[in-house]
Amino acid sequence: MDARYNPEGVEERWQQTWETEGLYNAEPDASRESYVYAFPPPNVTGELHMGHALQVSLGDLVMRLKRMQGFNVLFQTGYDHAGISTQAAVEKQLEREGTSRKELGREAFEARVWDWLREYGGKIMFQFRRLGASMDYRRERFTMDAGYVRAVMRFFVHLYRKGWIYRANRIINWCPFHETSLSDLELVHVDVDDALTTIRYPLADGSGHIAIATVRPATIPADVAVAVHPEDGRYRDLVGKEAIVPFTERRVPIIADERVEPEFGTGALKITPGHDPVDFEIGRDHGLPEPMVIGPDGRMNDAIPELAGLSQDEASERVLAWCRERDLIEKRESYRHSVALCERCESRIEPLISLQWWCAMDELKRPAITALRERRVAYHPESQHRFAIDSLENAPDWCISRQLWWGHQLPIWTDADGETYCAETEDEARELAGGKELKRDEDVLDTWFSSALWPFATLGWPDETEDLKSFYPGDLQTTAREIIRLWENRMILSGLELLGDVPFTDVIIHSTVLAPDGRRMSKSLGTGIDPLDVVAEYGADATRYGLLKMSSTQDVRFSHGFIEEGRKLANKLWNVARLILTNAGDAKPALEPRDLEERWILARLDATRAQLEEHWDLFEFAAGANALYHLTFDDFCDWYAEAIKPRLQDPTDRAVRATALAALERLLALLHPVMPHVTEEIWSQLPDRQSRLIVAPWPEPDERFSADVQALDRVQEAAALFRRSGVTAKLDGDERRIFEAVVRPSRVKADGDAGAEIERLRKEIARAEGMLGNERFVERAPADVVEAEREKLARYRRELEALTG
RNA sequence: GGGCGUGUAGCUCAGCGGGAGAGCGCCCGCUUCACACGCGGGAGGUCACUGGUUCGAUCCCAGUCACGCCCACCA
Repeated sequence: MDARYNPEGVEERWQQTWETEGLYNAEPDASRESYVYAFPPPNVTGELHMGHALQVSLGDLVMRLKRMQGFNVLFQTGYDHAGISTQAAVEKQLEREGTSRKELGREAFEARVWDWLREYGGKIMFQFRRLGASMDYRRERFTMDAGYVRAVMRFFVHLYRKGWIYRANRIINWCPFHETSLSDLELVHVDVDDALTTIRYPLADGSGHIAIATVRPATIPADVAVAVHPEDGRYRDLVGKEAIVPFTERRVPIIADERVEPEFGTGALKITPGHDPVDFEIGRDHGLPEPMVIGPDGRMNDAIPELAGLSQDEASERVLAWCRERDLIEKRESYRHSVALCERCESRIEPLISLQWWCAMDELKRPAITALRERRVAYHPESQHRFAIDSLENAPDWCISRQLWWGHQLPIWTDADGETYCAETEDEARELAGGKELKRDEDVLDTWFSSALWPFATLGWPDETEDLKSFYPGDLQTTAREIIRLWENRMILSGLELLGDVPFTDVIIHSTVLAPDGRRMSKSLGTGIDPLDVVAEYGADATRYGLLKMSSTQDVRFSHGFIEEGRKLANKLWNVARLILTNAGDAKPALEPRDLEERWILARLDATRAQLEEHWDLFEFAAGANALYHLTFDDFCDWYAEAIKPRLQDPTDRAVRATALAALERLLALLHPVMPHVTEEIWSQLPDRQSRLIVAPWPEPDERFSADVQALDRVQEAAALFRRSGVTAKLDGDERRIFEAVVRPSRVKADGDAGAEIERLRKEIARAEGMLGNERFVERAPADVVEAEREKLARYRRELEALTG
């Protein structure tokens, strides 16, 4: 028999078995408490990355634990239509085919996206299964399936009727490539080197000029004012006068506004409400006009005939040339600043004024803030909880319309007179309109608008389904830090608004897995590592274990070392199980502990169970994985299995074999949430199986053995002493027998150095005596600390005596 | 500019008020009948720096230096 555990085939077999036997299935059940986790639906365009695999590892751990603990578990799965990302991916494909979405037209384009989804949609579910995610795959949902669309429409109409949805002409982030608006949260910022040009604007009364600095001379023709800080002594006399904008030679007012930073540039700011967010605000407050010179394609529009159709760079050159001829350029210097890019295509964002739909947040977010303050939802760790509250408190109104073709089209219709109607369906809208001919708004909703409904739209809302009654509110959510504002907070507020309760009670913010070199894992940088490659090499169990060990700090570099550790653990477990099973003979698992090492391992198993519950209740996954590693290697294999081995091979000693089987059962149960496949595989070979391990009960606390946790301390001390010094301590009975079985002098070359050990002990004794001789330590340190120090001193003295005879 | 976080063994990371830890790597000894993906032993750390609190600080507090992430309207 191969001495190595090979997860290949074993894992896939169990994944299939669990699913076909319906063990992942969740059904409403009033008699049991439910535990619900709606896994964040990945973008349908993508494949799972390491972050998803980490999320599956810790989420599935919790689900398997809760399932064993008797909860009615629902692990919801599905994927997201991911508006802009999907549209971008399909557009790229069209580009390769030499066509474009505009050439195809909207209907044909949407059909292409659906084709695309059919081709790639199953991949994500395959990856979930391969990681061992115990999701109810029958319940797979898509954020644009028919039922989901109804939920999204209902939510929109609900908000509309509350008066929280409105249309406004405001400055927004515009992606000139996708030709759509974007929320602030869909941008990335990068530092770029630009030229900062200082240009003199002549004063209208001929008394001089005022200099302003700009990185975008192309926007000068859209200037409507020059602003200075009200306290700025240099310009106080100019406020109220007029300046002449270069190139267009229009007269504009010089105004005072506190938002101008006197320290920057010349302290004077040109106001371009059409193309800058700050200027827009200032312009609105001062009642200024809002001309625009840049169009939706990012090129100059025809507002200024001489510049029409030019790129911004070309337009800048024209404007600068005009200024140069008139000696209006004071200086030009290089300047590094941060600019906003579209996170999908990295085009430079154009701030433009545009008519968009907005969702007012003030009323909507209030109950969510209260729920977070009252900890009806808790983010872990605590620092992220505070961040979540801050983010909600500062959440501005939400621009929810996008000028895309892929997504949930807004349920807004307009009649010939421009009157708008909001209803869930076109029929209802027509009824509202008294049968008039209607045209539907072409915009679609921000993809996060539908994501916000995930915890209950997946349960059948807006219908009052049995699922909803049984499984709402849910329990768990997990996410990366940057998603808190986009998604978790919005799920909380939508749940409170529509169902009157929070959708979950705990949100785990997990670490980001970085590439081994510390950079972000990214396909374009070539630093990505595909979780399925890791699974293929090490197995899903080892991968899950390794990722759990990487889940505990903010950012972790991906390290194969942790996965290796997982593979070693699976292998060790497999082999010790082989030892017990091949010697089991006719024994059946039964708790019949007689001897020291048997009571001891049962106590250790129970102590570890308690430790695991403690760690996992606090979502400390790495610590739990660590405890399992040492339980298996140190306690179970190195001590317990070695101690019973001589008797295990004795066919007449049925009790020791029965207890070994029972101890192995418990070990498997504790390991199952982390390593489901190898544990189920071994479990299936135990005699007298009643059920699958996945639905076996989690071990109950067992008082009988708790006193025996330290039972082997003396033997372990004796072993350490022997290995270091070659001296055998005096032991009797069970202790002597275990010592000989485990330490087996024949296996250990007793080349220890008694002299070095004596020296070490003398040093320790001197240290302990020093501490206990310090009156202030004895008086002020906690009693148990002092007592522990006394015990140590006594032990060192005993050991020294044993060595020196 | 604001917020969060990190600096511990060659590497990746635990620990976080009372004797410096794990895995990998390295050195030495073992084919031993569950496992060489193993067993036993070992080398290797002024726990970033400076102050403070404490009987006692890697751990708590303040500051410094480095690094990372998120957010932000200095044109």
